[in-house]
Amino acid sequence: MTTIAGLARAGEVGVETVRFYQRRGLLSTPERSGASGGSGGVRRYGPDDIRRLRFIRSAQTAGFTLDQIGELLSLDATADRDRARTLATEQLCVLDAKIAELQKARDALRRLSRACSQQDDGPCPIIEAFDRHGA
Amino acid sequence: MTTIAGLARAGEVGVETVRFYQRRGLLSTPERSGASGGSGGVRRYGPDDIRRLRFIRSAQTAGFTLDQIGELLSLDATADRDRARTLATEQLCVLDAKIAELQKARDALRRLSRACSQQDDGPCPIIEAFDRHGA
DNA sequence: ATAGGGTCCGTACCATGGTACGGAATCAAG
DNA sequence: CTTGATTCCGTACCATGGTACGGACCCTAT
Repeated sequence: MTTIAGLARAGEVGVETVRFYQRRGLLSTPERSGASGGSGGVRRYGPDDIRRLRFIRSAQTAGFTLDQIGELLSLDATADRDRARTLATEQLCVLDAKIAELQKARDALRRLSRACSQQDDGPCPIIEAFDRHGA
Repeated sequence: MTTIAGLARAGEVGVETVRFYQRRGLLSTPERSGASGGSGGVRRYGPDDIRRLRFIRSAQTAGFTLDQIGELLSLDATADRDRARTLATEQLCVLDAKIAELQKARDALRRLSRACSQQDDGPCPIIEAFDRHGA
């Protein structure tokens, strides 16, 4: 059981980010641990919260948006397999498309960069190329 | 010589986007074509502007930010080859890093997706995986 | 000359994912 | 029991790349 700072450290994010995720509904805001729990005391977080936060970060590195992660979090691991599969497949397509696009850009840029290194006369091929082509 | 709408069409962007680029200093705002040019008349754009706009779009697909594009636009094709090369090389690294990251995410996601398709019993591997690993 | 569409301009708003601030309350150590 | 660090909370702000709106003005065709 830690406080918000411990949770943040465990998830390698800032305290403000945890609070941001709470506002987005991705993390729960547990009851305050005061006498009556009313409005005194400090919120305490356990292993479940840490796992949840790590889930968020993991899914983020897979390119899911916070909205999508919200849906993933709402899924039940045994009951909603189809939905999870669908989300994963969709995201796979998105990632493939992004990768292809970046690779196209990278290859074009590398060609230009090579051309620029190999001939030092005339105008710069990089600048010229962006001037004319669509790439 | 066209108006802003023609320029926008030629660059396949919206009129508002052209105006946005003007505010950012990426496109020039030519003199109004009125009698005295003071404040009557409409701005006219020529082939140079169209090329410049297309340059912006091209560089964008190569992943340059608008700020970087601003610098690229300020370069002289014959005088600033070194700087252009540097920017291109840096961007190449950025693209490579992004591609590698996305590919890692994609591979992880595809493994999970496969695992999910191949066994229908137990909890969903996708949800489970995000719960535990950092990927 | 008048209606309509396009232009000009400032300003406000959008999504995305955070980051920062200020004041009050609370908690832990000395 | 006081001091200093945290927490809590609302709210404001940041960067990025646009998108939208409203009123005034201009331009062209009828």
